Amino acid sequence: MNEKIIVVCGPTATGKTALGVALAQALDGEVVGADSMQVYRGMDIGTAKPTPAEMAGVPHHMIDVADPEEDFSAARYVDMALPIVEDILRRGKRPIVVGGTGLYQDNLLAGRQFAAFSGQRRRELEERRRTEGLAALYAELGRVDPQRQRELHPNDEKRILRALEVFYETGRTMTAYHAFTQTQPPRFQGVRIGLTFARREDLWARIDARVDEMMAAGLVEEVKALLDRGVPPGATSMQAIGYKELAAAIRAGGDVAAAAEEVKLRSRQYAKRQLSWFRRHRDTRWIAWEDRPDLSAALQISTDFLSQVGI
RNA sequence: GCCUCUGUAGCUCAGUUGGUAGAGCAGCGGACUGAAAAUCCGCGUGUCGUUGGUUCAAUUCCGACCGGAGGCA
Repeated sequence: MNEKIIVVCGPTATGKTALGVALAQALDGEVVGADSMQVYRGMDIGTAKPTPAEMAGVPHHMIDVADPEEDFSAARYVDMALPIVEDILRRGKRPIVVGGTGLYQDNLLAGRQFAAFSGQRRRELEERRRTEGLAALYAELGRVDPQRQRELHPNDEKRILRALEVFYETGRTMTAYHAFTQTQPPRFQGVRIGLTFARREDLWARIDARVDEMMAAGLVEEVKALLDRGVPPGATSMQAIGYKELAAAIRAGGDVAAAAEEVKLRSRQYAKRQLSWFRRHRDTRWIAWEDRPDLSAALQISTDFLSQVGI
């Protein structure tokens, strides 16, 4: 066990999709998406979801597996994707994990499930956060799980609530849960190939150009279609960059072109966060574009690297 | 041409009764164990338009010049 799994990672708009397909073709593989927004049906243009032509006959998994009204999550991702990866291996094919969502990738490779609860407790905690304030909940966490409290900043609302939720649902602390998962050996060994640009301004230019392309391809119509079918503003899918900004502009009857500029800004900031995440894996084989992505060069570098590590 | 206002961080601006300056946004870095395209944290990056003068000391006061805005002609 503990097979090596190829992962193509990197910030947005660096060519992950194309390299994933090329590797799958070269290695008799199938692509397993690791993207928190490409899972939603009907969100194609703004998530840069691979088109049938771009897939080029290579099977793709974990794309279009949820409706935009549903709340997808890292937990559901691992639950669905882990059996898919194991099935691909069983069939003698090579799974290639491709995407920009580091949390999904890492937990898939670890084979780590998340504790899943009803949501009732979460709603109670959110209500208490409104009435009692976050500081009170932070203090409460200090009594229940002091280790976890020390790890979290007093403003880190999501994680404070989550830590309390885990404790009240299970009677065990998040600290204990972490300690347990760390004793579990990783399910797979990740072999990571990272795509990026050598210069930050080139990455920005690529992002800007792609947002322009999305607008030209009809992103506004795609967002309108989601609004028309009643996807609520609070849905997880509507947190997606490109969708939340345009939806707000459309609802306000406002300036869609200005919203597109906002999308470019948020995408650049997102790319920086992705880099911050992916840089944690020090054994990643990075390919840094000097100017524009070069697929054939990337494929050559990747296959050389993979043969070095025994793939 | 004259008059008034104005020039401080990448942008929008505050400020120093003379002791070389700080906010927001942008940017950079980091974190991340059911929302992760989410969320959270840290960091000021500067010929204070230029050039003379006054002064122990000028971004600050005075002059000239350059740029911008407005007004009168």
